[in-house]
Amino acid sequence: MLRRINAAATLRALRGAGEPTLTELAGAVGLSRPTTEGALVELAGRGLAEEVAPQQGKRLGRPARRYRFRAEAGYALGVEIATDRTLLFLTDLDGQVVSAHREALAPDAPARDRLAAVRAAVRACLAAAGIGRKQLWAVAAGTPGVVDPEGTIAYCNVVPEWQGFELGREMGRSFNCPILVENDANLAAVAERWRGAARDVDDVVYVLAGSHTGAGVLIGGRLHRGRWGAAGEVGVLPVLGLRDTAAVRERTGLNAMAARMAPGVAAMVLAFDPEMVVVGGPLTLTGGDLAGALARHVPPLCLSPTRIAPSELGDESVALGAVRLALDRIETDLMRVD
Amino acid sequence: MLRRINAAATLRALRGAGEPTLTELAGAVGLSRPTTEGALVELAGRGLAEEVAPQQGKRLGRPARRYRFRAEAGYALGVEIATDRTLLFLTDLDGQVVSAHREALAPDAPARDRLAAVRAAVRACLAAAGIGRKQLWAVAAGTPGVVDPEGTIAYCNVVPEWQGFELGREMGRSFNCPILVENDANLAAVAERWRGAARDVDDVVYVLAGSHTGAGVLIGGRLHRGRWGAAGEVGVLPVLGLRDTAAVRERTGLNAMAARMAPGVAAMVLAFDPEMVVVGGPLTLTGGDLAGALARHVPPLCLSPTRIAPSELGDESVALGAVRLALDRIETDLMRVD
DNA sequence: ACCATTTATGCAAGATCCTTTCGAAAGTAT
DNA sequence: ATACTTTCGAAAGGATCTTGCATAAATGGT
Repeated sequence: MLRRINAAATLRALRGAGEPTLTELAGAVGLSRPTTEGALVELAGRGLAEEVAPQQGKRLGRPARRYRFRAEAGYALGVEIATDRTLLFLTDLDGQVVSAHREALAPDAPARDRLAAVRAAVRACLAAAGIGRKQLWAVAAGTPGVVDPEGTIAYCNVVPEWQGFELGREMGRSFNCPILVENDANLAAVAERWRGAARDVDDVVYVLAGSHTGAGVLIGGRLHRGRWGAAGEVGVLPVLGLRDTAAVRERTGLNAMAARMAPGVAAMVLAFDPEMVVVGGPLTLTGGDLAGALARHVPPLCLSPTRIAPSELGDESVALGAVRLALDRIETDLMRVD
Repeated sequence: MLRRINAAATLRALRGAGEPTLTELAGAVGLSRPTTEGALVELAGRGLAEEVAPQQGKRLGRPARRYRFRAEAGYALGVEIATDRTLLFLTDLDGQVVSAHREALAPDAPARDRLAAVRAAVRACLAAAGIGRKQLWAVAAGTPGVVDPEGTIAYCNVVPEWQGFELGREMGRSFNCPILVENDANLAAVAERWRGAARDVDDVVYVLAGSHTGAGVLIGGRLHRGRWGAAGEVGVLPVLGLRDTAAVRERTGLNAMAARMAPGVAAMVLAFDPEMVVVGGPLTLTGGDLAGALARHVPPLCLSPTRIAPSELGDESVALGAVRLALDRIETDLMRVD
């Protein structure tokens, strides 16, 4: 049982370093060399670590054995199921994308047909990379609407067919690994923190500007879902100006829309007091600087100097966030010691 | 180092049980009896555990030695510094109140004078219980206004004298233990979860109805302060009806005030999606069922079936929350194993 | 080409800590 | 008073981590 702790600590250090020497690794973990070696043997047995050829360095002394994390030991799949299309990313354990797939989806098709299209896309994505289902260690899916803890779409106004659909359960039948289902704005927030505009920021609100405007929230670096998975839906209050945002834009233009949205965004900023707000979603993809406009209209309504910045991941943020969610699940499973 | 883990695990089990037998304790921790005994010796050396007389039970066999957690090994002090009065609770490590103290405060006095009055109250509270400063393991203070992470009052509109005061640093000079400073609504939320209306609820919004209305937020059982300590201040937005609540009540009555407040409370419910909302603060102490009125006006504006209930701790919630915060700090310090 | 130097390896001895085991002790029931 | 039950205390045994040291494999100078 102490071995487990050591193995987990060694794994963590191994992932942090590139291709460390055994001695380097032992120093980083804080254990003795023989103990670290024992942990590495165990990790190698689980396929997570591997010895690599010594570097051809000009350094003095006997060449050190080097080890590396086997990122190809398993794969994570992230799926965005948007209104009118699906986007998939397949990555290794280091988050390196090995395959991507994009496919159109009929918004008004029955839920079963939409699911069938997603399943076909998954097959294509796996086949393109030559990865089998058994190599998948976790799958996450993002979708509009309120997702309850069991992965059922509790509420969804943009895709009426979708409401009440047991997405988590249905997708679970295709895979033999953990399946996670999450709201799209939540995943976008996760993605922007991972490799987008909110890198290294722990408290983030992601504003997803679409036909209606929702939000995803990260607190202390962790997703905040709320008791019923409905966190961030201040847009439900008509006075806050987050409803029918797309329609408003067509009539009045971007700046007026931003002014109308400002109270809604400010309400979230005041409620959460995040370090930054990331603005993304369909309405930001068709040109115009919505983040800049909000950066003018929102701060006067707030107390704290919250930064407001545009998304850096565009229409890939939800699928990337799904990948990150799956990877997080894999990592907690790997690091667990009971 | 494994000993530390064992000692921490044993301490946790000892606190959970009442006066357990050595065998019971070993079973609960999952360690062998000799190991558990060794951990207990270490805990006894630190003053945290103690052997007690065997029970006079009619049970068969040799009487078992019993141990108990020494709650009197240290004490926690919680201080509410409200606008016009200060309230202190001194408790042992189990949270049992051993001394309480209440004293009036001049709202318009200079900050230094207010601090001096608090210091005098602390002296009186400690003297009444016969506890020395060295026995204090943590102190927490609650105050209106936005408190920054260093314990400075960043913003406070109800006590203008207070703004900019380095409360944490000033109080630190009186004590030789960790000092925590926190917003009053945040502490009230903590208290209601500890021994009030939100027992065992992990996601709570506490609405503090006063001259203005603020809120404290618990997410996953932990306090959510926000990046600048200003979380929960949606009342800043005029459209949400949380400003000048006390004045509105005088003019229009409780029910109309509740109707006016409803959008503000709903905004927080929609933002956080908490399991329940606890309603407290000065406006709830003078009669009238504000929580009931809000329970009629807020849910129609929301998505989730969030419960709305009145505070059970009345005007003691802030000071009790301060005690709980101090105890939490003590516990994390005790359980830390590096 | 050979030897000193440097650095890492691999094995063995030593130390620590946890668990198992077993006889003795201290009560209750008959 | 004797039998039974349960716990205690100490000693033996096992697992794992650390330390220490001789050996191996490279570089660099003579």
